[in-house]
Amino acid sequence: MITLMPPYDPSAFPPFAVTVDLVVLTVRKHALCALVVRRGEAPFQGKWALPGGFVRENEDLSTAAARELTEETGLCAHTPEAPATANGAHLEQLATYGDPDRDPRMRVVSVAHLALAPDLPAPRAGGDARHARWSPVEELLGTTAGGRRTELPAEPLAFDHGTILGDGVERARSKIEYSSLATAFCPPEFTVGELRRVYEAVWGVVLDPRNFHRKVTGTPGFLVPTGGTTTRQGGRPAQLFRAGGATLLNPPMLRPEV
Amino acid sequence: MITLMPPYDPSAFPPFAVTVDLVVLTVRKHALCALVVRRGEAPFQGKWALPGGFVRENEDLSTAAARELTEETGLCAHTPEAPATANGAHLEQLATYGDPDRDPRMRVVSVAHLALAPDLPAPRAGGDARHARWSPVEELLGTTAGGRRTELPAEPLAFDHGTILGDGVERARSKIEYSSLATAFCPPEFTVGELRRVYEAVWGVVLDPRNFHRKVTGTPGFLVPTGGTTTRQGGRPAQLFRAGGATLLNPPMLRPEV
DNA sequence: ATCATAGTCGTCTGCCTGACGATAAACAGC
DNA sequence: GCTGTTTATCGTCAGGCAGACGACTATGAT
Repeated sequence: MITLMPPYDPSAFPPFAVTVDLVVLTVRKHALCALVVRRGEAPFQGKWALPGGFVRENEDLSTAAARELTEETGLCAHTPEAPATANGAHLEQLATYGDPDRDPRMRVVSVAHLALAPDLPAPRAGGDARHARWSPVEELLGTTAGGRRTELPAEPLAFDHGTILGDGVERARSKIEYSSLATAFCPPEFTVGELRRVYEAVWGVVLDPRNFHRKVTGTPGFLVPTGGTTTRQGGRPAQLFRAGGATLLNPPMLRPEV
Repeated sequence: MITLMPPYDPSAFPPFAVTVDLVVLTVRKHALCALVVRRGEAPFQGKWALPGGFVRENEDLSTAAARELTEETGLCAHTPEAPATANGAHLEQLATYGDPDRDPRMRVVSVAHLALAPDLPAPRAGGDARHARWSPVEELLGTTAGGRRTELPAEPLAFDHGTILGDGVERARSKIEYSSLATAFCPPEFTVGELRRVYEAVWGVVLDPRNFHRKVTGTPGFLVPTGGTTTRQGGRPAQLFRAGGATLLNPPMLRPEV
């Protein structure tokens, strides 16, 4: 049976613009960094902001986020549906921000997404390095590496993007505890030491290499050895691993207190 | 300095309707139940759906969710900002669903919220019990109590609300592991046994009363004794507790395997 | 050759958990 | 009043895991 179905009365609800904003995180030089772009127009002209853009007609939210990610970084998104590709990043929905006053121009609801990527050569936003860069999240948020607030950030992000970035960083910090997501910050093949440095950078702590090694190699499905070794970190050659199939770590990695 | 700021060009982006949908969960008769309402109009006329509605002009997303919650249940929302009130429920944002085809009438983006409430007298949606009711989530989702899929649900929910409900239930199941959120299912004063039955209902498992008692009373800040006792469950009188200030449980409650 | 750097394997101790025995305090029925 | 049933609460014990840390290995730099 086909039911006659009138479209919504446009006067029955206020119109919204819907955007996706991206919190793209990576680990560079032992620090957790986020991708920010320089705004070219008002409001907040000249300020740094999170990359993002409008959701298109006939485009899903995750599709829009993946498109923006590719446009800004050249990365392909790893979604739970799509298998891992070469130059890929983890992408998941973070939260939605819809304060009526968050954009002074009109009512904009932004569906923020979180992307975790391995260290990349250099950001490209139209190829202009002045318009996009990786910044340590401590600088952007005005926090210590552990996440505790110190002072206000020197250069606050545009709009409510500081809040969004903070939520994304907090999600990443907690999620690597109980999932294998930290491998998303690593290249396809990596060593236990490189993975440990990811945890140390994201959490802002120092971990015992011996206990860490025991933990990650002893968790079934977390890491699979590739057979190769590398000395790119100096010192004794280390075994190379790939991320195993396991996504949930049970029992979880424990973040040291204080 | 005041910068001239043109409004967005309305032709630059497609118009969206933004709604909030609610996954309201409670524990009744040893089963995890969700609030569903009967749809009065096409599409999906006569089907059960999650409560929800349009976000109003000048209304924040969390405000809209709290308003819908009060309209449907009479509950007040406990947000991290607002302190606990008498007839309150926990409310948090769940996720946002924006598939272009999720509503056949037009492009609708729905910001789903999750509410956890103690057992209530009876739902009221305009006072008509035929239009709102509590249904066990196993029936709505076609799963066993543990969460494993069995068969398709007898009466699938409208739109993508089955997906949203499943995500909300999964969020609740995992969140009571590492937070004190299970107390949101309990009245202001409750016993250890009542709290244990919440965990058993949400997880669909049977827990050892002695180990559970040791765990929850031994976690600092989880429970504070009120001094009173009750025998409303029968048997030996049990101590009454209130939820303590702690929100994160460290170490977490462990959900039994299999 | 020596040192510095990183990786890997073991040991020990303390804490937490799961399994489960035992006791306590109410109520129902005889 | 006595007995059985129900629920709450306290204890005990063994196994597993994490933190602290010693010891050894394999590379490159000086």
